[in-house]
Amino acid sequence: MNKATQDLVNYGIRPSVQRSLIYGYLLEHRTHPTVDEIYEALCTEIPTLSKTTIYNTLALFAEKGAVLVLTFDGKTQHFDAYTNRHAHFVCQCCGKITDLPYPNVELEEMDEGFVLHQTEVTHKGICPECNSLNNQHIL
Amino acid sequence: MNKATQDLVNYGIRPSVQRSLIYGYLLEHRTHPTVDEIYEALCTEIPTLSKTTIYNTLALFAEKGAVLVLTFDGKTQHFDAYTNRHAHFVCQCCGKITDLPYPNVELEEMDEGFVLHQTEVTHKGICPECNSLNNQHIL
DNA sequence: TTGTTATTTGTAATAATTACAAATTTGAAA
DNA sequence: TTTCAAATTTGTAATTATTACAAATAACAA
Repeated sequence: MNKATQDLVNYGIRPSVQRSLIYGYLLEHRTHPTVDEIYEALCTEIPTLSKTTIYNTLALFAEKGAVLVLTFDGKTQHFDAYTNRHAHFVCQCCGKITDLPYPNVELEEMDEGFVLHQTEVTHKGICPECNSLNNQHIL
Repeated sequence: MNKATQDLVNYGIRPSVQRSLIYGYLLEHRTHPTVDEIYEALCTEIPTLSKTTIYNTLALFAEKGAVLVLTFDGKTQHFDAYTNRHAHFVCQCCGKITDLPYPNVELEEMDEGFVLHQTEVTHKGICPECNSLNNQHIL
């Protein structure tokens, strides 16, 4: 049993061929892929693969806590199989999402009644690649 | 000249009737409205109002820095005319977005090449209303 | 008043996602 | 092994939010 399949079992998810491949793809590609990217990557391996399956599968993963759903651009869902707490850097130029260490956050007092589950930290700016391309352009 | 109109001028935005009303609505409704909510609220006042106008207008506002665009649910854009730095609390039950004070964030060192523009802090959990409803239900 | 530009509007297109039912696969029990 | 029920996958159609685009309207300066 490979790591992807074992992980799914640990999350209480029955591992079908499709589920293991999708989860395995996320484990190997830490670029926060979209449904389309996963589909394009796997449709040769599973020629009958349907996008609906990917949507269903990722919704199940998210429900079971196996993946995080990230929607920074407000259009497309990105998926992250690395569920340890971390921050994200979103490039405002190319849209790429990079994992960064989670900073120390000193919470302000919060109104009674709020039940806090998690605090997400998202950095926005220009990534090194876009930055260097941009500098070359200026020179 | 009312506050909404004055603000727009300060942001370098030419204040049309539609623009002033849309911005005024955002100033008065600090609930992070969506395009649909703005449309429903203003279409009696401006019977010819078009959603396209609202989209155009809000895109212009965002470009000029007059509003923030928030897309926590990955589906619908929410707009915030309060542009001072603050954190958000998103209720995982009802979806409501609440403004909260910005916490102190001690940034980790970041790779050379990253240009950081801003760091967004988003709390997720259950809001006081949903929390109390839920408790009543349990009792 | 006229002509030019900016703004608004309505319609049609696009993109991502979801609903749903049929088809297929799986796994347990006989 | 066969059978049956449940789970899973699939394809199509519908939905939702958003954008593209061109025509209509409004604003504004000469």
